[in-house]
Amino acid sequence: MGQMGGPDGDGPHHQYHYQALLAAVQNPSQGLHVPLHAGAGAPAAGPGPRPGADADASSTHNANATPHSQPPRAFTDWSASNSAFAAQPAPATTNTPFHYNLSQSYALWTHYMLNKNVSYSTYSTPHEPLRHTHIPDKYSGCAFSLGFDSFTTMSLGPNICANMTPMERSISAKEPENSEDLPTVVRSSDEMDTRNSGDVRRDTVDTLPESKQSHESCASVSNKFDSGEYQVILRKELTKSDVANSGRIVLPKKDAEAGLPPLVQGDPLILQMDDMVLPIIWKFKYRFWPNNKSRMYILEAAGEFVKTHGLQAGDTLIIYKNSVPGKFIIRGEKSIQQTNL
DNA sequence: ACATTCGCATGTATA
DNA sequence: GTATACATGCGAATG
Repeated sequence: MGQMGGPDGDGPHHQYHYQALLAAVQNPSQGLHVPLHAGAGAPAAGPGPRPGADADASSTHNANATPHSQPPRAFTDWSASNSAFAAQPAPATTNTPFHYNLSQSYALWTHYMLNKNVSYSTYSTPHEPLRHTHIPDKYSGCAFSLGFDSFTTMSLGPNICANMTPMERSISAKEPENSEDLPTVVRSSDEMDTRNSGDVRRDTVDTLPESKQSHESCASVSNKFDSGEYQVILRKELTKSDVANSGRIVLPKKDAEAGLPPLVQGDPLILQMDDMVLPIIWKFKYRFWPNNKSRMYILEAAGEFVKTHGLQAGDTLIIYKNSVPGKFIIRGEKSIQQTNL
């Protein structure tokens, strides 16, 4: 149930989006010039995703992403924030602690991300277990599958958090020190009947007065932001097979075991990860295969992520974890060669 | 019948 | 030489 010019099916759209974002990253001073507080339902003022326009036209898109039905938002800021990341050399491996000093634009992005996270930090009781051995793409990360559409619409409204003060505190991204935080993970065997729960949650949220929603969201944002630390838990230079059409990305065993939730063979986890750049919540299936005496850790249903970001062999996949709410954030980093094109 | 997905096997690089 | 991690290919299963 894609609702934006999403990562599936309308290649030109998301290619364009990506290129626009990329351009903003390379020229943050020009940016995309999308007003941060554009009015609800206003047409997109730039080449960003067109949630409103695509909400109807591409309802069948976006097999494993969760784009948001929402007014245009400040991709300029996100792109610039991405630039802030890119401007600093990342460590070659996750074994090297590092910290990012982020610009205000990143703070704006984080406001968004954390605000968004408020909505789905709690789950309703599953109505019925979803078979995990094979999750059809139509359920993988669909916006409606977890009812995110309603939440994100709520939390991303242009008036939401209008009273937020600019974030000046720098946010650090560092190596994990422990893995005790429970990220947004749905053990697939416990996953709810997403079609039903979506309706339930939409009702729950939509009945809240907007002002109250805004207030609560802002409060949560403030609290989360005060302790916002982003840990790089995994970096992977993508290979040809990773970016092939298999939709699978082999994860480094050490990082996967250290930073991602523990797995039991035959019991994959559904990992939900916010896209660092795009307004998408990706939903991956995380599992491992026995391999000789070892294991191979796999991130499945990653094809759309790869496509959306135009990732190629040599690019880097980075997974962050917000240590406080335990949320995952995923980013595809283009290699320098490509970003300088 | 075909395309896609899944699970595993095998080859290669590295420690 | 051995063990491990990972890249990739392939056949079976599935839709």
